[in-house]
Amino acid sequence: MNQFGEQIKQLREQKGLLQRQVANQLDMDTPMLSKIERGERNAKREQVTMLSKIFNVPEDDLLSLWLADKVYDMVKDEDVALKAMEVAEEELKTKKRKKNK
Amino acid sequence: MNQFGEQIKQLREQKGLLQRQVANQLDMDTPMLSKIERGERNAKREQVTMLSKIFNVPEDDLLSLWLADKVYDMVKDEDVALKAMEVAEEELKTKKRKKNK
DNA sequence: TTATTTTTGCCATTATTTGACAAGCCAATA
DNA sequence: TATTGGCTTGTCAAATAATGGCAAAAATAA
Repeated sequence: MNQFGEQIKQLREQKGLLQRQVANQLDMDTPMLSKIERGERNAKREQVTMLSKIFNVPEDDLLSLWLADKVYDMVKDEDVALKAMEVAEEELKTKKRKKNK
Repeated sequence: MNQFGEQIKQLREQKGLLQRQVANQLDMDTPMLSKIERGERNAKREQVTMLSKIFNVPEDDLLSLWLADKVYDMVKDEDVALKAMEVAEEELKTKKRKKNK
């Protein structure tokens, strides 16, 4: 289970929709959506956008969870995970500053 | 350029080593090492370990930079990058807490 | 039970990564 | 200026990983 999957499953149930219905709108089959909900597969970037529209929630909210899961997956097995994330954040802030020069 | 590449290039020059010599120990050719130094290719996990031995520096230091670069690459194009990293950090701290139960 | 929904497992196809090589560039120096 | 040594660039085939789709099992509801 990951945060993104849990969230879209919850949203889907909240709206009383079946996997079949949501999967249809995303142009995929139910097994695929099932896997995404359980974090066995990753949604693609555009599918996150579509899901935010389907459920009528801010795209950034879903995007944050989706990205966070991918990051988490990448670092979870390393002892230096937290330190690495801090380094990455620093780099991010630095480059961002340049961008908005 | 990325942080890991810059660091190992600097270490290599500090020790007065040629790409050829370091590449040899890593069992790769110089073009490959050149690309890693310039951030065009990623080193593999085990190669980070070997580099820390070759240069006699703490493995965690290199690992942090190496991981941070990968994370940065993954998030750099998204507006929600920072928020996503915060979410991932939270998740990390939570799961870690469970691990050390 | 029967019907419906969700999950699991597998496989072919596609995309990405990797390692290797040849050739190019640049600086030092003979 | 010709040569040498170190580094970089570009390309490509092979290996590896990601993706999409289907069939069938499992779970849930009627």
